[in-house]
Amino acid sequence: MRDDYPFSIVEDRWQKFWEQNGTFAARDGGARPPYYVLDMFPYPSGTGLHIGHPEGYTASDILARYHWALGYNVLHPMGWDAFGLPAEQHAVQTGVHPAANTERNIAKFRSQICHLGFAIDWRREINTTDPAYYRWTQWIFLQLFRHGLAYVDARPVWWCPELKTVLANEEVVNGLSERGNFPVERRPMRQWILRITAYAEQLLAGLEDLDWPDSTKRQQVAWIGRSEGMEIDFSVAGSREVIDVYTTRADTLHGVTYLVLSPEHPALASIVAPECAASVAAYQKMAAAKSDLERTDLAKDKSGVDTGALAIHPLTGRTIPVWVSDYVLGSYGSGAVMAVPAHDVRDFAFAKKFFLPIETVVLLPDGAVELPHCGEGILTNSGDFDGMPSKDGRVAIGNRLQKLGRGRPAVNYKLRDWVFSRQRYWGEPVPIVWVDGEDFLKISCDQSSPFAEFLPDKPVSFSEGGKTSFAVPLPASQLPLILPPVDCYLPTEGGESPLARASEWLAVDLHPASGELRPAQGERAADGWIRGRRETNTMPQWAGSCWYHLRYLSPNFAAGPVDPAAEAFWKVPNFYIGGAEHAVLHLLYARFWHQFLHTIGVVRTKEPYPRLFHQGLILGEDGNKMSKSRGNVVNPDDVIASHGADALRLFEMFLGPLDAVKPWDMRAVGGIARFLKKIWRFFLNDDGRPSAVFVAEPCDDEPTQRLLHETIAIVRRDIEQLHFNTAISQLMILLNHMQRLKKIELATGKIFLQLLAPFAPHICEELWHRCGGTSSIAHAPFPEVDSQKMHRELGKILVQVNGRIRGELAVPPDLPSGEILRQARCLPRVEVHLMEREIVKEIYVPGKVVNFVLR
RNA sequence: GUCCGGAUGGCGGAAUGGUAGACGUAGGGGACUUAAAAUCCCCUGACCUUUGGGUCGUGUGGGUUCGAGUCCCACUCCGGACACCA
Repeated sequence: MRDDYPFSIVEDRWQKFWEQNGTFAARDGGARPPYYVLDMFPYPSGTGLHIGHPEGYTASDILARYHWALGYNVLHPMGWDAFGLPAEQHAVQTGVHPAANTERNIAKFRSQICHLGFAIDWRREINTTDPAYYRWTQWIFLQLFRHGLAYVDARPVWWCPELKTVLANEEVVNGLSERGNFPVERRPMRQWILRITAYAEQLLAGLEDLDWPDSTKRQQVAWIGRSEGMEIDFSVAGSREVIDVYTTRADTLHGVTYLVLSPEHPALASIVAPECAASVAAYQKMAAAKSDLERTDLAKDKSGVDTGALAIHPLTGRTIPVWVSDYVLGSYGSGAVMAVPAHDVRDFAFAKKFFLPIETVVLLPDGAVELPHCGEGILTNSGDFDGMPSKDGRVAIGNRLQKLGRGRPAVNYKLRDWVFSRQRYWGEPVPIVWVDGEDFLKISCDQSSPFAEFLPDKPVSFSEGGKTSFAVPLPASQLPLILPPVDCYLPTEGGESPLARASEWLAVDLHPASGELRPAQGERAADGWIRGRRETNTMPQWAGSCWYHLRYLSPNFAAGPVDPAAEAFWKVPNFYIGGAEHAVLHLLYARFWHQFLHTIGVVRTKEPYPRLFHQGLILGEDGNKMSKSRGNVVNPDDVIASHGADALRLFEMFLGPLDAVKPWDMRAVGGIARFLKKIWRFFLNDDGRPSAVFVAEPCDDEPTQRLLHETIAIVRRDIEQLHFNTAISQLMILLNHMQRLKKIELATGKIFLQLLAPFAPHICEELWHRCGGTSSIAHAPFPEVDSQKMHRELGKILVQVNGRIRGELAVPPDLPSGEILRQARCLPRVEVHLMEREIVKEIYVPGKVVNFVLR
């Protein structure tokens, strides 16, 4: 009775070996070319690793190990995106500082990841909640502030009464909070906002050269939402007010039968007719109270009221009514639209409901009328422009408006500025102190004050309750601004973050001349000091992940976010892998920060992630998404315990294409474990020494060598194309072949181990050493293809009659085509057909196929 | 609604326009065994068959081609993203 493969002993041994020997330590320099492979770092949740994590991590690990074997200097790091709501909610419930819980979760994640045997350089581990890390997150924020890209504004933001916090647009899904699905409402609040729209053009342009999934690029293009059109002025009869609308369809201008303003439009109050004032005010109030859900989903039936005002058409001089409706967004364009019901579905629906006139000005290309017709066509009822194709009309009418001074070309984006503050505890504190106007002058007039270090050209101020405060950035020497201890992790009643509870921290005295800060002392600041109140907002979880790819390059660098020398060497990840759920938010924010850091000279690259890949979801065995409530969750720890880490890694890669959504299959895991067991028994005798089938000198027959080199070629190609499932099946084919041999070269067996090692590193390392390997298999040069060995004496030619296979020929590659056709005609199953009917055409594709086309 | 992706045996999936179903699972049969497990070998898309083979077969219907799972057009279903952005 032979022992089965003792995977837990073997895996434990090599995990320790790699760690102790620094096998996968990346070096910041040297002759080997750099290869940087990055995983989206995890949020260390309390529930531990789920089965999806090892999928992406194994893929990146295969690439890391493959490149080590190709002679690269590989950087494959890991870290923790550890700020965030769950740790804070835990703190609210238990009163324990979120750092303690976070640390425990990280320890669990680290241990679980280590048990998968990844070639990670753990000396570079980073943690976004570590003050040594968030010091530089704060520093980058201050740079954004310094360059006018961070500002404050009281604006209606999404307020979630349940979470007691403000949410960003993208955290609100269908009027519910993304986390927890709680209802949200609009509430004006002072917010820090990043001017990402200043980078809209760059963010769009930069996409072009990225090697990213098309769908992800498309999502970003759609999110940025650039459009070109015209701004057109409509004056209001009996008023000096001018309503400026944005349209991409200036060609339909003659079809405008009314204007619509958003309920938030600033001109409303001044233009509304007295008899309509009450109903407009009521409508505005109703719209303000509506949640996003109500304003979008339920608004399929459009609502609105007449303002009683009349606008004047800029070309025809006709007067048209002005309505207000919440189907017009206040935050896009100018918050007002010209309604062309004949050629816009929304305007059409609105006009039908409120019996507003509909005027056709674009005919279908064949002259027919269809309503609403939103595509291109021929202009009609458009005065001088009749008969023009709508595309040309767009330009012509645009030009006419410009000449009249009633319009100008305009570009609009769907992208909004990024609401960057959160009223939470467990995030990076915003390193800002608020002072009053008089005190602010003492700083802004003294360029030598340390507090002037990050002062923008235009001061950032905020007025509330008749009092204006000015934002003073902390000097870099005051970073990190560490989270103060608090007694309670709940936001204040007023919606301020728990930091507002840290009263001793909150009030500070600043010394403009020296740059010193100290807790406020006394009723008023002492001479030479300024009294200030600290900013209580913290940064969103996205902040830390906007630049972590840079921190791995020099995790301990103390003079900046990244050591310029390390940045020059590693640049950016050659390969970045993570879930498609980050297609827009993280990947857009990180590109924004990276582009900004490029602008200010911190990095020399313009884009952070030149090559991106999304691994697919792994579903439960029932084909549904894994969830506790369905009871179909597979725990990676259990799989490692029962089958080993190599089996888990191999299985997740064998399951199907890396980017596909695929269901788990426990029985197939058993199949992979069998594959490993077969390898073990093939390589070793009962005594644990190399099997007797191995011989030192060359002895392989031609088919064996051919299969070996075909396998080398396929595994290399498949790893490069991320087709890991087919690489593994090819290795199974090779093993099945080798098992049938009486004897085999030891070198062949070792090549097999090298080919498999990136996928199943533990067993390969063990067998490699038992077969005489002295240093790690990870650094043994990857096997090369010998194309001579793949050469065949005879080529196979398929023979078809009318496209159906009727036989095959084995011929020397240089045999003339005439001879091949002659032999093909003589094949018995071909001959039968040729006797009955005459040949119309003979096709010979060299080296592949012969086809006789019969009448 | 708009945009994108997909549909191949019982199941996961392979197939540079050239032998569809590699590899793995599951199933059937056999060997070994007192037995079971483990392991090894053979078979396994459907139908017909004189056992040589033949016909059909990659969601549906058309098309291009000597030849289509693969390319084109239309449709059905499934999945994903966006969703009043003027």
